Amino acid sequence: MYNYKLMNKFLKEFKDRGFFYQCTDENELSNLLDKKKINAYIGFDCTAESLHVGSLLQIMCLRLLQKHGHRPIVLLGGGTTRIGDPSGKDKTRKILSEKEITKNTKNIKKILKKFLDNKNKKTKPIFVDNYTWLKGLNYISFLRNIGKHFTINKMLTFESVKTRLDREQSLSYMEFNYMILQAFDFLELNKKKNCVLQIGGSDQWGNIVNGVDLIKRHSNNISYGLTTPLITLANGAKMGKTADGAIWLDKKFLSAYDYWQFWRNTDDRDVKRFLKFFTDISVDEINNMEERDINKCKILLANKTTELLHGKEESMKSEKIAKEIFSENSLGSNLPSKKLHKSLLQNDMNIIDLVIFSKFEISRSEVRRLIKGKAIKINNKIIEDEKFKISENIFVEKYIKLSIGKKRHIKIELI
RNA sequence: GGAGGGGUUCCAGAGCGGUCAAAUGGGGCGGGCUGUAAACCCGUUGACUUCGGUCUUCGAAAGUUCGAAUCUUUCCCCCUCCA
Repeated sequence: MYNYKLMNKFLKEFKDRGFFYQCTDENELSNLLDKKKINAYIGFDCTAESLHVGSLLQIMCLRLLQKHGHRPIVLLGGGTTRIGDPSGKDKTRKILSEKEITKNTKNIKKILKKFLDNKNKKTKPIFVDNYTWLKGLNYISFLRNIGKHFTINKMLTFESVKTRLDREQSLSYMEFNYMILQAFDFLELNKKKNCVLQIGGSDQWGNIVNGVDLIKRHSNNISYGLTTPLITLANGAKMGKTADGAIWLDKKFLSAYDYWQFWRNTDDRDVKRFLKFFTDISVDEINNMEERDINKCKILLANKTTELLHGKEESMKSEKIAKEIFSENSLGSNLPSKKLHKSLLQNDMNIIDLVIFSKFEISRSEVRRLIKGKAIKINNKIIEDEKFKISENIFVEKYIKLSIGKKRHIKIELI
């Protein structure tokens, strides 16, 4: 590698922030980026209705491109999702219906838009859905023009294919074609949108290299691939997967407050790394942060990440709620609330019923256990009797705060 | 094609006629300590319960038995080795 200091600014920040894993030709890419502003793409799978934090690093890459004056192309995999990427999977995924995919594609686009700058004309993102060009492919001409550039010999050596075959797990011909289609996507974007760089997670390396090769063979153009590392937590777990479910980037699935809390609870050892990954704070500033301010750093991380996704207002509100709950121990006026109709009290509602009422995905046995473990509180008072009756006089100004453990609280409003 | 091993509660994995709602570990949840962290300690982890119990679970179905996760039969699915 030539002098690190002379490296292209985008690439340098990409590295400094820890985004870098592999590149097809680092030096040449650096030179190219110095000479001109480019179009680069990242593809997103549309297998779920929302993205989760697992995709966040990719999203931050798009933002970084914009910051350095390059134009991101967001490829929504409406077409390829119909096939299913075998990378990193040991089983064929269930095939989604057309309707689901269309819905997913729309929603994911909406989420991505929140993160990207739409105002600057020069870096305004281009959204494309590969279904638009994949759906009309003519099989014979595709085989003649594209298929001839791929050898089965080589395809069989790809990690995604190899693992399947090694384990004698079936890999359908449909899935086998996934990599060709992704390569074709890159070729298509190279031709139509002048896209010369594809970024993706490290598990996409094989697919990306295929695209670079195809472009070279088919059009004799040079293009580049760049991958990001797989992020693991300090405790070894994969990022964004909790037993409770994924950390979704959609209010519908995860509230702004819960999203904020997710970041607030980051492991000490991950804080600086995550600040670099998931905020726009400069690397120097992050490196200079004091260890003893770790909690301030976590709040900063939570604020900045929540702001990027849900906006400043939601982020501030989340911080306020957290303060009420954890510092002031107040009745939490900003907590999410649920309305309880007076008539329900008439039927001898007890504490178990109330917990079920406010959080329906819990069983009565579970509530009983929680009561035994001193985990249920009303207005900060532990309820130890599972037959505790809910009567109107425990409501303060028509409100009570119901707490399950130290972290889950809800406001119940009597109407 | 031949030989063998296995499918158990969220996961891994024990149990191999009654004492099994099922060891142990991981994870989760709750409590303690603390900093809403980590580590550590304790409790808990099928559902319902008038706290006496009751009901449903060990790949699927049928059967043997007073009684089955455990035995038999059929079926489905995985894995390993040899060709």
